[in-house]
Parts: sequence; C-alpha cells; structure tokens
Amino acid sequence: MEAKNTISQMRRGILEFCIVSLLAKQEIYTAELIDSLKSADLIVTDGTLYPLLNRLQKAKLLQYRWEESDSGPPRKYYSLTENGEGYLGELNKAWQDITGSVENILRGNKSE
Amino acid sequence: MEAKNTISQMRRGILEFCIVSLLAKQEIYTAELIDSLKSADLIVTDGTLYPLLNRLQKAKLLQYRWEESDSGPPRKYYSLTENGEGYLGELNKAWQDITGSVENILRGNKSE
DNA sequence: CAATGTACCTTGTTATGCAAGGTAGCTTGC
DNA sequence: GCAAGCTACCTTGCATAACAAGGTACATTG
Repeated sequence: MEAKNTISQMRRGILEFCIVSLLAKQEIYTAELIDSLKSADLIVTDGTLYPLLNRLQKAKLLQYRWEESDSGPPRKYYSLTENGEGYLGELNKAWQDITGSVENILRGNKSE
Repeated sequence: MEAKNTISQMRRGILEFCIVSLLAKQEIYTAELIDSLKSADLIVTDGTLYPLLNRLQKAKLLQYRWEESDSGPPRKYYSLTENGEGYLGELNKAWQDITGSVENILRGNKSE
C-alpha cells in the first residue's frame, strides 16, 4: 500500500549491483538475467534492463558478443570488462557499508 | 568515480527506512536526524530531508509538535503515528527480503 | 536595531525504474 | 514461399526522489 513506492526505491541501485554480480560469474543474455533475478525474488522488466545494460556497456564496464540461437533471433551475451571487475569491487564495498550503516541505525549505535 | 551515482542510488529508499527506524525510538528534529544519520555514515542534506519528512507526514505516517529552543527558533519534533509503526514493520520486512535476495545472488543460489 | 545563527521550506536539475509500444530476425505451418 | 507467431532487442514518456542552491523567518547578542 503506502510502502510500495519506497520498496521499489530500495531496490534501485541494488539492482545494478546484482546484475554486475551475476555477470561476474558467467556470460548471460537479457532473458536469462531476468530469470536469475526473478529466482532471487528481484522482479525486473526488460524495459528496465536494456537501458541499464546499454549504459554500463557505454561506460566500458560490460562487453558483449552475439551468439546465434536454436530457437529465434541472435542474442547478446554480456560479460564484465576488466574495468567492470574493479567496479564490482566498489559496489561490493558500498553494499557492505550500507548494510553496516543500516545495522548501526537499527541497533541504535548512536554517538550521543 | 563511475560508481558514485549508483552508490547514491543504493541509498534511495533505504534512507527512508533509516529515518522511520530512528523516529520509532524517539522524538527528534531535523538537525538531530542529520547528525544521527551522519554518525551511521549515511550523509544527507536538509534539502533531502524536509521534503521527505513532509511527504511522510502528509501520508499520516509521521506527526510532529513544535517545541521552543533555548538557542534559536522553535523546532519541529517528529515521531511515528500508529500508521507509521505499521509502515515500519513493512519496511523492515522489505529490507530483510532485499538483503536476502542480494545474498542469494552473491552466493549463486540460482535455480538452474 | 543590525548582525549572526538556527531552523524550516521551495525550486530546478538530474537520474532512473517502469509501462507501453515498436522493430527485426527466426521458425513453423500451410 | 509466405503468413503468423515467437523471441530478442530497443525507445519513448512518465513519475519519483535525492540533491544543490537559494530563500524566509525567528531568536539571540552586541
């Protein structure tokens, strides 16, 4: 109800982190990416993913190659570039910082 | 560098969760809120907070009362409404869901 | 009564998730 | 060999929100 918008907000940015993490493990194309995210209970549509992947690719964090399919048009298989690996490191650290901050707040570790 | 935008994206929504959590513990006004968030390493400016607090208050999740100060103009002390308590429960659950999803992805618990 | 400081608020910019709609390649059935 | 349907990729328009910058008002202090 009230929380819906905020909860999708919570997922922003985290989504990119998850995608980069998944791509660090294996080459993957968009539909598979959506399935992987869905099995981790992060719902996304392709209208969200394509712009995001293009953005990361233009930033040289991702690369892709075309691969033909047995059952339809060719697919773009994405993977991390070397820059992307470093970027993943930054995101990992940021994620740990954020979960740490949230835990501090929930536990009430205030400096007063 | 590259990660800056995404890292602020990560904090979106989480910020609101942290604020509601802090307000669940005690009445507090904006400057104190900023200090509390800062000691948990979540940097925010008042240009972010005022609109957010007003939005939550209009949604009847927060209430406030004026209190005079010894050293300046009066302050708005915010606290959770009853609805706000329920909302905090929703946000707590959402946060747990999200951290769970991220852990699944990082660990590679995919259903394939 | 001017200067300073504190507190609250608004406006404009930018980023991005998402829904909806569009293009094109490939297969299947006739 | 072509129409229909599926799969994959991409774009446009909208709504939301963090943030910087700038503004108003009240209180204290010299």
